[in-house]
Amino acid sequence: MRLSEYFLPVLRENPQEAQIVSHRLMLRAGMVRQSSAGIYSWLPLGTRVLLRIAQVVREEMDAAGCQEVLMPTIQPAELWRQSGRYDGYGKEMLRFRDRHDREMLYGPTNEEQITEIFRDSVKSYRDLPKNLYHIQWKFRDEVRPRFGVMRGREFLMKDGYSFDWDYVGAKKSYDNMFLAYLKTFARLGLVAIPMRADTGQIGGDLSHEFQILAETGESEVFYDLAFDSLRAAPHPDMVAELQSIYAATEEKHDPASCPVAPERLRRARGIEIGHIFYFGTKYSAALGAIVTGPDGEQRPVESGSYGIGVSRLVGAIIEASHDANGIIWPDSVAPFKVGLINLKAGDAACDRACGEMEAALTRAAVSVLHDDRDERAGAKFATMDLIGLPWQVIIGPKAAQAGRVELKHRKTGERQELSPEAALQRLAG
RNA sequence: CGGGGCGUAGCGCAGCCUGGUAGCGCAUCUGCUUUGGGAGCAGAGGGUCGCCGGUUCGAAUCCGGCCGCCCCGACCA
Repeated sequence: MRLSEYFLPVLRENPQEAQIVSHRLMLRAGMVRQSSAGIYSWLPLGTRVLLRIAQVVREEMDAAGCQEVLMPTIQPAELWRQSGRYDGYGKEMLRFRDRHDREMLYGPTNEEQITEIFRDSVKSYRDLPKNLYHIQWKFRDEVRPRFGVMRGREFLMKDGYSFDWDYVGAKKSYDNMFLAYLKTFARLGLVAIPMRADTGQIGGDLSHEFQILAETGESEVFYDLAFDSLRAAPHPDMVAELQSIYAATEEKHDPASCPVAPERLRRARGIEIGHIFYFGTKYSAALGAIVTGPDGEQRPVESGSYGIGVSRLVGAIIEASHDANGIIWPDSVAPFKVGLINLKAGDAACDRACGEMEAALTRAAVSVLHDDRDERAGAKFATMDLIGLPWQVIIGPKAAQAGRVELKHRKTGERQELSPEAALQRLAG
């Protein structure tokens, strides 16, 4: 992709509406534009990141045995009356009527919807377990949206739902998701701490929030310092171990009964990027999702729900990975892997070397954004650092003449000069 | 929802106190020069001063109402 043709409206200065670093950088890097409070349009660069994050989530869900579906954003109020949540949810739920005067709502979550689908088609324990998820836009009419896409009203969320015959199966599903979440966040380059959490509107009695630590985090969190050395690759054995180490959000943390010695207790701020719940038969009983067991007994299925804030992750990753010059994308979600900088557009040798490099990278299936604009070097460096692509290939007139290119790593700032072939080999790996 | 702040060109801001018909930087367009970390000079275009009403000969400026956005808190995932 050539930057001269790409829609990338970067801002040199911080818009005053944006206060925290991820919000500023997303606006400056031309990733999003605000439509109204807590509602955003995603521009090409932002969309690429959003979709890449969604793809990582999707791959890990599929690997964990879940199946993707796609449920509507708009739901009938009637469904929520059946679960008893229609009145309980309050003003956070966006409600309206269609032309037939039927009460509708823009879904803030989908427990009712998935349970209805499930109950209409599954009648036997033999069809269990099942775990269905979708990645869909949600709307919660927050009193006070803030922090850019991290606390928007409209947001993209992966929400999954498990169905089991009994508690033993449900807990197994829960732990399976627990592990899948550890893997997902690790792939996104994040260290997420699972914490005991409140079950809120969803209800239920077993719940973990996955939090990443950041000064701009919304909630205060407390945890055993054992989590500070948490770096090992996720493994099934870690589930029980991590669930046994103390970590809790402020609602769940009680200094009086906290089992962790004061000198081991860490206190920080966290951004919630995932939340899993076991809630048993809360919705299956209310909505009549009943299956018949091996002994002929009929019981409501045991369920849990599992959310990951996909659009929130875009901001959260930036909070966790940036410097004074801009964003530093982890490879797994970077909108392009390589930023190719032509330092002197119009110079025959430069143009040719850059054209060949772009073509070679594309052939090798390495995504590349080629800055072919007639701009000064400084502006190009600044833009490339701002948008945070992991690698920069820099080609100036002298290097082009000599058949050399410069390779710069955005994260470390390390540069080296090498042949185009050698650079290609490094980037294609 | 309580408290606070802000709305003036695409972005960042000044002007408002003390009314006289709008200005600066960046960005944009043209030309020349420049060319490895957001260039220089010269010129040009671009604004219902958030909206409605009031006061006044005259309102960006004073008064009233409304709307929007941001921050702190409460709330929430």
